[in-house]
Amino acid sequence: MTDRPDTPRSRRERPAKPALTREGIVAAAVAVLRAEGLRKVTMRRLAQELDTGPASLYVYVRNTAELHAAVLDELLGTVGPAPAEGSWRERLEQVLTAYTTMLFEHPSLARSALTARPSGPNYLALIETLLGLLDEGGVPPAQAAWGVDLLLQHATATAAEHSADEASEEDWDALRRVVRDASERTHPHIAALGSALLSGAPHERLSWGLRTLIAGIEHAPAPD
Amino acid sequence: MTDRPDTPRSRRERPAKPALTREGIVAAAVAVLRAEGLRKVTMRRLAQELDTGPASLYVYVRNTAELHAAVLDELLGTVGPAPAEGSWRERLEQVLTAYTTMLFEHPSLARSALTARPSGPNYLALIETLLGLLDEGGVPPAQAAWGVDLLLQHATATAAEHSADEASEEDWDALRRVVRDASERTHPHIAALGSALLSGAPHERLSWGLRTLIAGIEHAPAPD
DNA sequence: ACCTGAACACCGTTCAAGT
DNA sequence: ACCTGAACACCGTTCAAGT
Repeated sequence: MTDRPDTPRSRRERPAKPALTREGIVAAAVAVLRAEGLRKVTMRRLAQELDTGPASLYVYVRNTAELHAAVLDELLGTVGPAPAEGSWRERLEQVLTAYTTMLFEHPSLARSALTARPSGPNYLALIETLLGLLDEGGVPPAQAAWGVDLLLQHATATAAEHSADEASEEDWDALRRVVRDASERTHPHIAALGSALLSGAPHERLSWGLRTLIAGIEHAPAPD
Repeated sequence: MTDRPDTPRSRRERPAKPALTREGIVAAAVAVLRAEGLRKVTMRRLAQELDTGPASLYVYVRNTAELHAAVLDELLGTVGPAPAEGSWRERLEQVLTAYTTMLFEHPSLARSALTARPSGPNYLALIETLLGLLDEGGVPPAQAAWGVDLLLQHATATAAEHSADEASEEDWDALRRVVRDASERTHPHIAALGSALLSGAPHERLSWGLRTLIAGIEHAPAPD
């Protein structure tokens, strides 16, 4: 019998090829997201990262969309709970701002969040927090239920819009040009507003949008 | 010298290969969208449709995103102007509902509209209409300018969410399950609301959302 | 049961070369 | 100038076959 010297060569080549698990896959996905963006979070790339073939991942993940949803829930864990200080309105705005700030760093993830409804534990915790704050503000349950969706939709869509795919900067330029050149005769309101239409930094827009939404929810008609 | 008999065979095989123009490309794109959805509106597929190679399209269209934006503006032409009857609020809701209804038929287009700011003539006309209605309702210009974006964002995001990629139906099921099973202890507000959280047909949600947004814009703080 | 090599059916975009 | 063949560098997903 030999003593146990080094582990065999093949097991040392890479830093301990981890067993394939759902958690391992999601962790690798988060790492790739942080390093290179969601565009690179592909089945093939992850397989490469985990030293296997793409087919193997399908044992743990139904498809790419589900993978992206899992990544989102993971990052949702970093958003944290509501702050202790301030009015319910302020705290509501702060939680949603924290959520959006996280998504601003990964706008492509926001885009996928708009379509792939997450259902992970962190998402659930976020909804619970938001409902609690609306309840504290005396918003009737029916309005609160739909209001939460409206608030999250705005936050998510705002982050998604800032998906700075180089190209989209040109879209903005084009829109600015076209607004600037709008004829007073055919587009009087646009001409009158001019650059006010496109003014405001993203976080100002977000903040205004959230406050406007909250005001709306307070004054909202009850759902039919 | 020969007389000119039939056009040569190669020019009759297909029904008059149209000259390559931007309009022709966009028209083909709309046709493919209608027949098979945005997923098939690819450079390669369009090239095939137009009897050329994909590289040729890049003379007229910068990239796939720009192509999709052009398709959107094209479809925006079918939305039509504001109705003549009703209060400004009702007409505003009707215009936005017509916009959303169009996008509901092409949810993937809605998704792309969220990121690729359109700047075509039909989009501009829509903004002008919306600004006109808000002005009619006495909404101050600064609120109206940002409000229009909020309204369009909600309409667009609502359509995008219903991107019924088969898979996303499973997402909804998962979310419903998780909400139903939410513990009263850890998630009291979710447990209390239960299925109310996910109730409502899409058009009810849209309508409530729009009315809530309009109410919010009327009560909104002025932008900072 | 879990895993995978190989294949199928695609993509966007660029570029050198042609007309 | 306009157009394009061919290539580069990728994708997601399935399935038969292996352990």
